[in-house]
Amino acid sequence: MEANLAQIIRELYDVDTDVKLTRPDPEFGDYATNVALQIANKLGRNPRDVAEEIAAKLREFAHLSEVTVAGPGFINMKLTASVLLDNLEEVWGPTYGNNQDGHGKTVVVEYPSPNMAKPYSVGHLRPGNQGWAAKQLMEATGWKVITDNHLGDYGAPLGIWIAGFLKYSNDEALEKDGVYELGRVYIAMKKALKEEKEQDGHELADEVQDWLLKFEAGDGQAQLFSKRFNQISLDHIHAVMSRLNISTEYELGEAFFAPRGKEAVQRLLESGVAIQNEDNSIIVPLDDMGFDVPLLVQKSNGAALYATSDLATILYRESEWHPDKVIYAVGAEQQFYFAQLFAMAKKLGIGTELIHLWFGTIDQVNEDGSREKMSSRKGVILMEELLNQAEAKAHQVVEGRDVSEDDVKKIALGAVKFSDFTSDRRTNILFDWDNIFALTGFSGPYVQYAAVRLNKIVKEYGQGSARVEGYDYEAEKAIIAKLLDYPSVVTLAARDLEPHRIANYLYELARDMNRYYESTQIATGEVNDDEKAARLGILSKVSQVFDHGLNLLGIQVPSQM
RNA sequence: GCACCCGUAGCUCAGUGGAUUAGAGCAUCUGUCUUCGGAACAGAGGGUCGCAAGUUCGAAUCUUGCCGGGUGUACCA
Repeated sequence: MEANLAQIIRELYDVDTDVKLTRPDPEFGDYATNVALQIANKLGRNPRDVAEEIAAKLREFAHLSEVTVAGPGFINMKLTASVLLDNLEEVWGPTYGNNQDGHGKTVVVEYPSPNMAKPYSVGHLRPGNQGWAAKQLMEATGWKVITDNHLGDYGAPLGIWIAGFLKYSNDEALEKDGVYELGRVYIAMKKALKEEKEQDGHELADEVQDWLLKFEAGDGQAQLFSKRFNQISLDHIHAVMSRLNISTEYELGEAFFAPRGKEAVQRLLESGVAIQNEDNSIIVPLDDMGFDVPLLVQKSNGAALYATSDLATILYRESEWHPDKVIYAVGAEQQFYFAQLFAMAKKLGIGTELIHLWFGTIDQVNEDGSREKMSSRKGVILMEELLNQAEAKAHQVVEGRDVSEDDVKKIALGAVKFSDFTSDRRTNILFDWDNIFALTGFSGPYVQYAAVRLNKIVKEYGQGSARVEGYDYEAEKAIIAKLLDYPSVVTLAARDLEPHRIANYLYELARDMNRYYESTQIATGEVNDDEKAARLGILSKVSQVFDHGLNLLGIQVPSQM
């Protein structure tokens, strides 16, 4: 249609325009365009007249049932529902929604990369949700995707754990509370270290440092502690990721890349990108890239930093995987750091597109009503606690119905995940129990419920027919039009890594479905065979899109709810 | 100080490659009265889109300035 319009304009006025169709309010039409307004100025003509001329030409197209000009010069077009369905049938298939934009290209997606020192908290909800959605969107658009969980399993936390454990804890407590005990020890020790520093002491800090040195020297006891603590933490992370229904192909953490950091720094020095200060620290000056602060890649005591292993990570991925793109699902707080990191990579001649898939903070409301980022200081909510509560809520709602434990988990997870996708990833979200567990309105369970209802009907009465001759599909028009929109929604969501577009779309589709369902009998009552076959056919398509879209968000459709 | 993000209904948020009457959910009020599943549907009230100027035939959307908030700003992870 867009091409046709462009052609008409070329013939009428001899100008090339990029025509865009929009979806106006249904009372105006099914599609609309404001090209007349855009070109009228150029032509020095009245936009309304131009619109009328274009509309006259458009009326020659048989499949447009109505073409009108409105307002200052909008062209509104109406199509019959069966023409819309023909259009849909042309592009329909078992993988409807997917495309091959990324064919032949490889992308590395890094998520959720939790810090291993503390238990998995809601602070890691977004890296998992957004990272997973990014992975799904890239796959849906034809990319080869490699996923990597960049674990924070190296460095100071180990020293803090060991020293803290000996000071504040014991085997019994660790046995009993596992990662939660480790988290307590870590936080207590961090606090003690901070207090010590404020009083210019260094006894505890030395202890931590000693343990790190012992570990690096291969000391048996330190190795044993490391192995034990890491295992507890890793088991916990895997358990939570499994509950969240997310996973990664690789798990190459800090510990894996740390030894390669030295080489990376060497390369920086040799290429002249980095310089060594008199105090032995090594920095990458970035003033030529617009940064007033250089990136520190080696401390004055010779120790490595994040930037060091992150650079080693980039180099490793380049040589092993040759990606065209790397996506880091990490919070907005690290925007400045990633900008520096990417600038350094660029100076080193790395041409791969590096993307920081950032997202806003998770906030809490203070007593005075102001909002602030959730922090361990003010008390974070643990992920397992969140999931437990979500499941309890779901249980409560399905009480008395025959719903499996598996389905309850899907509903709980649907609510939690979908709430993250209701707003743009860049928006700081307010952590609110009512919101995150929402089961009605613009929520995951609302969409899941619509899908479940429809699936049951299809299961009971059949899949219907793709196209029933003689049926006008007018009752299904809004749904057909909505289905036609889906591929472009996926394309945009993937292009900008904006999964909330998918959530918005699914909600609207579910709402259209519920309205339709309310007003139209599908398979019972006074419905003839043609109507039944036609309607069930549409339902099957909607069902497929619900599955596809929710799957992009990492949400499953329960069999019962 | 500087950088990035944000400011839209009582609350939480969409809408920002300019465009026909700014939309949802929650909350409030009213109706459907439960038929293929009501976690639903229909409706009402509620907004000078932070403020001011500019660009434009047209600005929540683009530009500039200001006000307010959040996050970050090399030896932390």
